[in-house]
Amino acid sequence: MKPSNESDLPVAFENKAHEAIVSVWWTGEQLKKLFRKLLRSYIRSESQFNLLMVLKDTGRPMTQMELSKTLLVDRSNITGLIDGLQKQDLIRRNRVKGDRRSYHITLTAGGNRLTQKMEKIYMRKVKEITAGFSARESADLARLTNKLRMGLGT
Amino acid sequence: MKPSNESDLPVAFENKAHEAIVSVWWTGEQLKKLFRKLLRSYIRSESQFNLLMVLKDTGRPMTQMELSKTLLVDRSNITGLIDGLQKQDLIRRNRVKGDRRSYHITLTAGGNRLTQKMEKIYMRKVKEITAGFSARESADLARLTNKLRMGLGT
DNA sequence: ATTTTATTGTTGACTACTCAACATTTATGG
DNA sequence: CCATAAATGTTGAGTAGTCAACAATAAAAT
Repeated sequence: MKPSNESDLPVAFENKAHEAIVSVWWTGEQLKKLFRKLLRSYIRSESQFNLLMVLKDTGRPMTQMELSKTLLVDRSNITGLIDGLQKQDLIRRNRVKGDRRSYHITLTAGGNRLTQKMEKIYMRKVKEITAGFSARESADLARLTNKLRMGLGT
Repeated sequence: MKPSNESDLPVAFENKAHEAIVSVWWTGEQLKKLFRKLLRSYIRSESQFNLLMVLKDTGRPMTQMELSKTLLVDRSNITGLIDGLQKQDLIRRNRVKGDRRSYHITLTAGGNRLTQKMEKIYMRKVKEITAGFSARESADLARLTNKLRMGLGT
């Protein structure tokens, strides 16, 4: 009855390609957990953090539809995320000139401040967990996961 | 306003290690979506599928605590998952001789049948999406994601 | 043996996410 | 111009997941 370890995969594999798939998925889950915990005292969820980061990196107002397409989540989900962030005064909804269906979402000053603070903490952790990776390994990992993702569309 | 593509990452990167991290996380999300859709007509969620697979691969009754540790989710979550699977008659809860706190969870005959059927469909898809991967690439991807996961515990 | 601590499972309050249905508004085709 | 189609955001029901608090039970400490 060996105790499960966070690093172990939940089952054994006969096939390397299958192991790779499960390992990617599993690692993604672990990353999500790690960053949720890391930022928990600043923000309610990793998803809220992601949305703020996208808004900051994009550097211009985005509609909910754009956020939905960028983050690859259903637009109904964005509604709730935005509602929550608005209640915390981190973003603002502004009507779009010329399209009364849409809103332009922008960071508030406070939202911008918080996002920058969290980004520092986040980047520190990224450096920490990739400290053991050579440039070659990082490039390989990025390349292989990108390739895998490309093949998912079919 | 280029339309987002499922393969694109949501932001640009200055740093390969960072790109690798985001790419792993993002690919995990896409995998989850893909398999949810693939199995949707058979089962309510990828999580229910995972639980059934773990039960099948383990090949003996497991307590909810064991499932929680194997799947790395909170035990409170297992309660709900098991409740749902039980309502569908896919698993059974049996009291454990000698420990009145626990249940032994086992697949029903129907649960076993369904799991095997889903596994076939799942494995076909795994083969399909890794068709473009050489043995070397699969091994590298498995190795690098395993390595990344190892470094997450700190 | 009794007290204290740990384990197991459950519940309730939050959060994310999907999907289908809907209203409003904009774009398109006759 | 008008009728139909598409786009945008919202709502409600269903799913997963976390966390904290709780009850029951088992294990450990004294």
